Amino acid sequence: MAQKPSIPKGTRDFSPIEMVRRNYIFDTIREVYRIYGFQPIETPAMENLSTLMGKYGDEGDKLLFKVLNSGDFLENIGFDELKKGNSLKLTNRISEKGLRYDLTVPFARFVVQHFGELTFPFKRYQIQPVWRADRPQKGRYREFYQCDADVIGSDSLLNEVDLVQIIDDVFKRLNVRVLIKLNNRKILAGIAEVIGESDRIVDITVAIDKLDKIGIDAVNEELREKGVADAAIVALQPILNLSGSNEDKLNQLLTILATSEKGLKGIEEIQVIIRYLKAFDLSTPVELDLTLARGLNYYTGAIIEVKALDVQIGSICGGGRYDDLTGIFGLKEMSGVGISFGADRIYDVMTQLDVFPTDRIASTKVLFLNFGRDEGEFCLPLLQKVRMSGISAEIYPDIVKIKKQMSYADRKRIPFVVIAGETEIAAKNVKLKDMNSGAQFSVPLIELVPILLTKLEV
RNA sequence: GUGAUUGUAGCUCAGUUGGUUAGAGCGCUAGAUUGUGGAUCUAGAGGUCGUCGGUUCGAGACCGAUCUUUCACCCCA
Repeated sequence: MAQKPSIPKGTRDFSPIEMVRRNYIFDTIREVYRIYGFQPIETPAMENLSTLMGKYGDEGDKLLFKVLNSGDFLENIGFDELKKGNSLKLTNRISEKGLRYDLTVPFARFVVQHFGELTFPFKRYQIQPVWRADRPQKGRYREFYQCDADVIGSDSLLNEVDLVQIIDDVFKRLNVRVLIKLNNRKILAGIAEVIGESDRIVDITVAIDKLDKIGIDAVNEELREKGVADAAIVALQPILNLSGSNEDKLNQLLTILATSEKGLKGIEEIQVIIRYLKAFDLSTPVELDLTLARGLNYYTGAIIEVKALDVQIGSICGGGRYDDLTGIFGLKEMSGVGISFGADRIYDVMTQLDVFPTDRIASTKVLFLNFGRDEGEFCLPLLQKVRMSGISAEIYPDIVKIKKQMSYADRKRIPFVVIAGETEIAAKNVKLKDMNSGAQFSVPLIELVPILLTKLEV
C-alpha cells in the first residue's frame, strides 16, 4: 500500500453517524436561538490579521493560524532579512490573513462594517468552525465549532436573563444536566479594589479561577508568586470562603464591598438577574460563583459559564457582557452580551452519557433489490412514488447477488426491503420484507406507498 | 510554549535477552446456501512493523531525529 494519507494535528473526520449526532446538536441550538429572536449570519473563515491580532492577548496571538500570502510571498524579502530570522517581523511581510480564532471578534468587525444596515439592538447567532494552533488534548481540538448568540446595542439585563433561559432550554432539549455559574466582572474588580490590589485584577482572577481545581493553598501560593501582598491575600480569604445560598453570598458581599462603588454595581446587576430568573421555571440550577473569571480580554459585566454535572470536562458553554468590543474597530458606546456553546464538548458529554436519540440513525427507510436490468427498470416508477411520499428510498445500483444486497440493507439498518423479481412482476405485485421481524408478504403495487406510510408511522 | 506518552493487518492488540518466512481475535472477500441479511462451518486476501537515518554479521525490538496519538501544565470551547 502507498503511504497512508493523514490529516493535520488536532483535526478530525466525521463519519455519517457522527454527523447525524452533531447536526442534532446544531439543529437544537439553532432552533432555540431562532425561538428567542436571533438571526443567523456567517463570516469568512479568514480574516485580515489586523482584525485578529491583539484581541486575544499575547497567548492568543501565538495561537492564531496565519495564512501565507499567495503568489511569490518572498518576492520583496531580501536574503539578509531572511538570514536575520526575525520571524515576528517577517510574518507581517509574508502573511496578512489568518483563520478566525473565535466568532465574537469577527462579529464585532461585522457590526462596525455593516452598522448602517443593522437594526439595533441587533441579535445574531452564528454557528461556524474556529481554529486555534493549540496543543490538542482532552476536549480540545485545533478545529472546532462554536455556536454563538449575541445581543449588541442594549444595556438591559433582560438580555442576560434571555441567555440564561436559552442555556436552560438547550440543555433541557439535549437531555444533559448542567450547572449555570454566574459572576460579574465588576464584583471581581470590587474585590481587587477592597483588598488594595486593583492593578493585579488579572492575576488575582486567574488564580482564584483555579480554586476548584487546585485548592485554596495552591491558589494562595500562586497569588504570592504573582506578587500580591500578603495582607491582600489574607483579606481575600473570607471572600473565597463565602458559602450558602446565592442570597446569603450576596448579602455578605454587600458588607465586604461596601466601599467599592463598582463592586456594589456588580452585586446589584446579579441581584436583578436572579430576581428576573425567579419568574421562570428553570430546570437548571443557577449558582453565584465568585471564583468564576473566564478569559478577561473583553468581558466587563456579567460572566456566565456552564458545566456538565455528570461528566468531567471543561466548560461546555460560556459568555458574558462586554461594554466596548466594537471600540477597537472605532465604534464606541456599543454594549453587547453573548454566549457560546462548545458543540464538540457537548458532543463528547452526550456520547459519554449515551443520550443521543437512536431513531435518527437510519437514513434510508426502503431498499429496492435489483434483480436485473428489466426488474430494476420495473422498480423505478415505484421508487419514485415512494420518494414522492417523503420516504427516503434507494435501489441497489448494481446487479449483484441478492445475499449481498440483503446484507447491505442489514448493515445500513434499512427497515424495509422491496423484492420485485420475475414472479412478482408476473403477479403484478411486490414482496415487502420487514428486516426487523424477517417477515415478508405480497403487496399490490398500488398499496405499497400507503402500507409503507402506516408501517413507518409507528 | 513546557513536561510526559503512543505508533505492528481495516479495527483491538500479542511479538521472549536483537536471530530463519511477523501472529491472534474481530472485520473483509468467496463458498457451503443456482431469489433472501443478522447464526455456524470452510477457504482466502490483506503488513517496506509511522517516516528518515544510525549501531550490528543480523533490528519490529537498541540509539537519534522527525511526524503522529494521548495526557498534564499554560491557556481555553
